[in-house]
Amino acid sequence: MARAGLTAERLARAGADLADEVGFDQVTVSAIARHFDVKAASLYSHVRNSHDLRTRIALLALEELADRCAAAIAGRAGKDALAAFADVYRDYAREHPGRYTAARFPLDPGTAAASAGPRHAAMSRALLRGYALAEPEETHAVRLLGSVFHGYVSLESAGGFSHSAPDSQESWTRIVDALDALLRNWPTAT
Amino acid sequence: MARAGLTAERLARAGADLADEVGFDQVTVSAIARHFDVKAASLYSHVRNSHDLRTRIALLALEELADRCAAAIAGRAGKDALAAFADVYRDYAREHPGRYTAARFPLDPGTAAASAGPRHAAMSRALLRGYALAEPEETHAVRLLGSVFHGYVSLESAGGFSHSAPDSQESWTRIVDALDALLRNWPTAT
DNA sequence: TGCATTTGCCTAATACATTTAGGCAAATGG
DNA sequence: CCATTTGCCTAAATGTATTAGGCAAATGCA
Repeated sequence: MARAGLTAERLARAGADLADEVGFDQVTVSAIARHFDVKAASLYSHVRNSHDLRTRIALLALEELADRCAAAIAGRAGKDALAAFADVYRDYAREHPGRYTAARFPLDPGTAAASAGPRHAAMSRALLRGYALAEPEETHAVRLLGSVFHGYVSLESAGGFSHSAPDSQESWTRIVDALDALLRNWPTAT
Repeated sequence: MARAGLTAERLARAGADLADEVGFDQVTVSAIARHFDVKAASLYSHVRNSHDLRTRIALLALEELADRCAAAIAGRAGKDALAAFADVYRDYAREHPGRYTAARFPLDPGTAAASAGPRHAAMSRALLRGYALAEPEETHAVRLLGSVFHGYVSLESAGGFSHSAPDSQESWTRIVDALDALLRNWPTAT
């Protein structure tokens, strides 16, 4: 019998594509096995179990997203960089909803530390250099940006802002404006 | 044989409790059947299927959260109201992580319209009355607040802000400060 | 080239979740 | 007090996750 040429990476990539098509939680060991026209049990030579497979998809998505972020902020500063960074998140989630969901799959601390997560944090800080906030305020701002981007994108993809005026794009633009204004005028601690 | 006295509501409540204990996606028809010491098939007289059960848990959580929000903003205005509202979200997610996850379960449009979702939106607008934003800016601000609260709480519960200084409570306080400042000083559209 | 080892996918089997169909007994109500 | 409804049951089909053990293809080394 011919071999299918499975590897953990190919499984994760196929899983990521499948997630974008049918949703991350429909990504099942059996579904991926079907995709490769192989028995489900065969996947267990390459991934430990279902959780391991999902983790690999999550890591893949985090890397992709970090790469896009890096490309977006290169050569930009201030509001330009902020807007580009924000758009990366939103566009990625719209183009790849399954991958974006995967990127939020809970990782255990060790795996998280070895993931592209820290790169994301570093890029947020790089972005904020243009606004010159002193610690600990910069950390608060990092957390705020992460919250807004993640929160907006996740509410939007859950359909929260469809079917109501004004359209989502307009809110997104104004929210980025508002964040820029806030960062330039960060309130002092009481 | 004695009857267990199942109803859709009791199943949903048990499911919500189970979600808080073991996570929303471990809430399964079988697990709830075990809890009532009943066969899984018996639940199908009360809920249509697994998806229906989850939907009912989601609706329950949305109601609870809306009730807490209503209590929090009653008799408060401005930053006081903003902080109280924000704390409701965060505290609910911390006390009831499974219910909070359930509250984000994707509802089909009809179900969403009949849920406590619209109450949440109305309360956000009530909250913003103290800041006197004209439309469409008020809508943008509603979406911003939803994004920040949801995003922060979901990143926090995924462990995003643990194991790093400053602690999460401090960021939360400062972010609420910052949002208040932003709303009082909302930038004009370009 | 030829053989030994490793590797990759297989079959078989178990366990558990979901869901449908059909049955019997308990509750309800005229 | 009987008829009907309702509630939970058993049985069975389907699908997923996972482990164990086997055979054949690929690989590596003499």
